[in-house]
Amino acid sequence: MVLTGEMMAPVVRKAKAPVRVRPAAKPELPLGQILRGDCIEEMRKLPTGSIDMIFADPPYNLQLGGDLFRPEGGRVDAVDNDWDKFDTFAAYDRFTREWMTEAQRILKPDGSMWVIGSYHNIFRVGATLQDLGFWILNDIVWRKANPMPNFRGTRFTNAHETLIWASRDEKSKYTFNYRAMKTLNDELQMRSDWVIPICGGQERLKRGGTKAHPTQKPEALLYRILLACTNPGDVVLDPFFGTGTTGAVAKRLGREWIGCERDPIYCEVAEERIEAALPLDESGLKTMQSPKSQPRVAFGTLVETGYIQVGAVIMDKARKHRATVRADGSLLTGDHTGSIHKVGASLQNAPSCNGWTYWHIETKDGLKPLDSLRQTYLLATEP
Amino acid sequence: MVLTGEMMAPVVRKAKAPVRVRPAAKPELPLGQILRGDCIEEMRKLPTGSIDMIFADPPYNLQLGGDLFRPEGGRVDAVDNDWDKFDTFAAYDRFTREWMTEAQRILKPDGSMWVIGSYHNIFRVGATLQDLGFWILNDIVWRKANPMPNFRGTRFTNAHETLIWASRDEKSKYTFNYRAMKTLNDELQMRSDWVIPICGGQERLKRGGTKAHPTQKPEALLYRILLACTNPGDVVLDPFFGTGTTGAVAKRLGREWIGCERDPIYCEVAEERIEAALPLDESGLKTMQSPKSQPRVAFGTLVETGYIQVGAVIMDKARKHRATVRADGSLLTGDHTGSIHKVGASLQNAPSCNGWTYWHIETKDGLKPLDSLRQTYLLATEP
DNA sequence: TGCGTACATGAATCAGAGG
DNA sequence: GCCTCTGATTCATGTACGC
Repeated sequence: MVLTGEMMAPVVRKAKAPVRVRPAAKPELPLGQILRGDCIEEMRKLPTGSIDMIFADPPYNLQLGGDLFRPEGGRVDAVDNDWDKFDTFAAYDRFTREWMTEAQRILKPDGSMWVIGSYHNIFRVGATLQDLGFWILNDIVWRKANPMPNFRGTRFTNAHETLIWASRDEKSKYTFNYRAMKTLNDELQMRSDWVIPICGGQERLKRGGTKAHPTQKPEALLYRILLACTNPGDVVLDPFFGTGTTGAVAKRLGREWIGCERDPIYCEVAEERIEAALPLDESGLKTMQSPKSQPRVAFGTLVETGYIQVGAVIMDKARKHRATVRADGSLLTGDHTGSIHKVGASLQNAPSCNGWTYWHIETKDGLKPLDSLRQTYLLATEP
Repeated sequence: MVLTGEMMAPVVRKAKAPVRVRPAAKPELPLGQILRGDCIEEMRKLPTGSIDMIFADPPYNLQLGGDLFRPEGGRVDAVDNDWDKFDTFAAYDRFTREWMTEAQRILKPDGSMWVIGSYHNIFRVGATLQDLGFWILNDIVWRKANPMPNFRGTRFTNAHETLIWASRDEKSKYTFNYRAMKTLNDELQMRSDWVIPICGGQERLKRGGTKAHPTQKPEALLYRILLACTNPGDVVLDPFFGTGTTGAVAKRLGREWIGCERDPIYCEVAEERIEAALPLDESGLKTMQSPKSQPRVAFGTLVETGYIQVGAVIMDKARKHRATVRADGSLLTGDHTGSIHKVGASLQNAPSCNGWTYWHIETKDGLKPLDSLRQTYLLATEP
């Protein structure tokens, strides 16, 4: 907004810095590294409460690598399907519980975790999350813009995968960049169903002419997740790093990353890829902020600094109610006195009221909400 | 890493032929009746292997906190019914296991079951299904065309619910009317994500001026399910009948139905409703067939997918105003930040602006409006 | 009757700082 | 931990009502 002469205030006071300080170096964390080994063992080496966000794309090798999840020495008769199934699910649950327990330990109290899966494993993943005390915040549907058709025509085309977003526990004050998501979605709230193309074309990593990894995730998916749930400088860990999509996007978005990966080929591919990824410069990384994260400005400050005059008359949008501004930033009407919020609520007979948007002031360009005065003040006082 | 359905199903099973002889009368079954009582007890009275399909809409176990108010002051009428309250996840699991065990018993060997839920319960539901030996065929996402927003801006808008379709066991030759689904979807394979509006308007049943049931499902949802997975004359059971959407649609589609419901008011409403239900006429059919979603593309999507770079400079046609693209799809100029539409409007001092046509990007063929980029994106990602 | 505006509402795990 | 206060926050429909 543009300042008019009479709105320009004589005294400019500096507001509290809105940007959170970039965390100091974390020498105890292997930032920007791929930990080559089993993720459970590798996570055990990381300090408790040190990770801001985890993105996990766990394997589900029930048929191909069944031995991975079976108890020691268990050779299962293929005929005994019931036992096989039960045993396999139980083993998968144990595996899930193990890596998630470590993940929960290394997460900061306000950290959150994303897990992606399909109907083969996502229900077990979700139930285990809940059993461990993670608090589910959303399930997100990645709706594939161009899925593989069902060639045999025996089922519905499997056109989506499911992601679960959960905070470390019910009390966590998780990060959610609401305003950035709303902006990203053309000024509509971002929904729980995301339409994103599958990974292909130039983005799809090849090795010897064939795809380097069977389930490489699109960078657009990680982009949205990291933008939504982390801040620049945050530490993101991916226990099933694969070809390093998480690392590449984290680097691009100015987030720190750590990966775990057992397969040396994947590690090699990932390292080359992340090496080539270019970080965005800082101005591009700035995103739209919610007022929540902006420095608070008291109405009284605007009075003190002359942005609004003592004795000024303010009114609601319909000009039905009027109030006079007093020296301490309280309002006076016929029947009520109090803060801009209190008086607004009383007049409307409402449980609460945001006085910043309820009250307006007359200008030569018409009525303007107090909030626009506040924005003017913020713009003038920010570094 | 996730396996595809084919990889998970080593045994190739043929789906049941879509045409089937209408079964003889089933005098032992209480067809067209609502069994008034607890569904577990009522199902125990039904013969083993007698039901073709089950649709279940069990309690979600929402675990809501205090009141939630809308921004304009109204209070959200939440689901606070006793039937949705469970003490612990374990209690919910026991309940789930109990009703599903009976459901599995009364299903025919080639029968299948649908269960609907949200992230609060669906993971437990899915895991229990698998534990009991049900074989998951698809998870289906009901993408709500008009969900309730997230009023507090704390999470992603919860815009979908999940349905699981599972056969009684791995060997079941389940019914899937592939052709009917493809026809319903304009000659494209029916996908696993369905766009259907929530139940409202005339369809929403009222009792004494207010909604008769807090969670009435849209008939369009049941229509698609019954059309896909049953044949005329099949017996459909709904253990959580509520206001009888399943019965009403079954009647319209010439399927037999049985319901279980404890609440006498719901029973009464359902009976009246089904009594009034008529065989589907062509016009009614038409309105329910809109499976395709609008291809709406947000500017942020182009940023995420790399169609436009973060840091790119865009300008109006006259090259008078320039702006830089940031990571969340917002624009940055000297004086303004915001969406392409908002910044465009501010610069022109206009109440609104179509950013897609206002902003241009420099290419080797000269300036091109953002809208042409959007068209390129749509061409590349549309089926 | 028709149009434009105002209002109601839907399965919701919906705040955070300061005293 | 509890209580108080500030103040942030909504999309798509359908219906009702006024002109």
